[in-house]
Amino acid sequence: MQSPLPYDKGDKNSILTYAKLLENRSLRTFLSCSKDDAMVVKLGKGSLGNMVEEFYFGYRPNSDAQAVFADAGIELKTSPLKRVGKEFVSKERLVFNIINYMEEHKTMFRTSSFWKKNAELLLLFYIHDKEQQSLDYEFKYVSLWRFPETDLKIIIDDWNTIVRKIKEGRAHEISEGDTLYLGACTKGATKASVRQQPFSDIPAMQRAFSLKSKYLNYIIKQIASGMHHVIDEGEYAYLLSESPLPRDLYESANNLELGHAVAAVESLRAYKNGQTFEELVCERFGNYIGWSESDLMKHFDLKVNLEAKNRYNVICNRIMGVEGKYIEEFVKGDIEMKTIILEYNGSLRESMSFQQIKYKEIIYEEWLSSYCYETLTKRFFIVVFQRDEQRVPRLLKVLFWTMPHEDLAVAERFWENTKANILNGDFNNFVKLSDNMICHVRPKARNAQDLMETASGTFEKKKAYWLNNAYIKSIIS
DNA sequence: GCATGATCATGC
DNA sequence: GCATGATCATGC
Repeated sequence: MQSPLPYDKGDKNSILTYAKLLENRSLRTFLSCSKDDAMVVKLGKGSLGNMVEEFYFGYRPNSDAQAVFADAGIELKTSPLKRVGKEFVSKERLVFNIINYMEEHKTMFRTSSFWKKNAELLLLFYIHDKEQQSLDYEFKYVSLWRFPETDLKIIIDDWNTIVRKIKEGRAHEISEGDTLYLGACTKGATKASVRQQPFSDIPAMQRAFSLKSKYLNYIIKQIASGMHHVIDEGEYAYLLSESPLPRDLYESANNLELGHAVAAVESLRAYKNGQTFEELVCERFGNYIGWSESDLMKHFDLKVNLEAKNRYNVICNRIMGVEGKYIEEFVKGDIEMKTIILEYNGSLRESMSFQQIKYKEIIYEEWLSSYCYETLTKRFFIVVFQRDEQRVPRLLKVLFWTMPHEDLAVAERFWENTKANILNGDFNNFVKLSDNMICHVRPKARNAQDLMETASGTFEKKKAYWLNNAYIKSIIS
């Protein structure tokens, strides 16, 4: 015999009102048990999401294809925050349902497993603290969330990108870097978690739909500011319907209300029918092929020090029509923008550097959650300049790029080797450029006296991951 | 103060 | 000429 729920599970407002009571509290506040209760101690180690469903909302956690509050069309999601300075940012990506490669390709976006379940979310952001049991985590933000139309446009493109790979029999080659906001993240304890795919015999790594951490930061900011745009119920309804779109998404930008970045609205207005965000970006840059840095600066009336290392970022932002510091979609999609300069003869002098290797951290990392993997599986936006006869760099081309599956396997071997060396205390025999392993390890510091502590307490020169110039050359040609 | 994106310098 | 080591300007 179940006691009646303290809310109406078919009524969105009732659910939200009840959920809001969690704000600034922990789940334990609502449980009548002591901290040392054996059962609670055990539970405290479990998934907070499951406990919220079971103990707070009175649901048995399940793995149905339906949303948690199916009658109200709301999916419940809990997600951790971490403190960075004064503000809170997302600790990790938000993971949705596992992608059933055998089924997902049979539908269109609006009837997909992802959209049916996750069109409207009830988000519970809590403050993660590894010192505490999860029952004691404080909920910081509780809010309903619908995707703004500008973002939805990109999410639909993302979903199509993922499904296209399934249809091409390349589910095993899917990478988080393929997409901007909606990712297909690995799901499973190890690389051995694989599934069948419909158009190839190659087992594909199990993956789930997910929102990238950087996109969550945007959601968090919107919610925290109290400004977040909730799309009108009627507007959203057509997206939920199973019939074909009654009107073109791309024309709806004029209906947007406050709470949206102006830049995003402007970009959406600029979409031509059927164009993806990336095609739009490439088209915008296409207008400036052959221009030199100074041409571009003059044209946009930019006063940037030619020595400034961020000058390319400033220029690229202006080409995208963004006055501010960043391109919103690049931030939300966690796109890694890199500039390279080819010599007059087309050769590429420099390799591309990444973060310094954190000697104390890498030894505890696993490949799939390592910095190296996270970075190399990003979507890259590469801006290519080439020097002319006078050695003046001129914009040659731009491209979006994701590291191919087979190259990622090489990078993994490189990383394992690097990790093993550091574990062994050997800091002098890393993979070199001449080893031709796509990546190499090389110094990156203020000077040779700039050292970093290792796990064993010694100090070593700071070194970083680098992508080989020859490899980059092959990417862009 | 220091990581980052990027480029310079040297020695084989 | 290229691989490797070293370092710079900037922003957070």
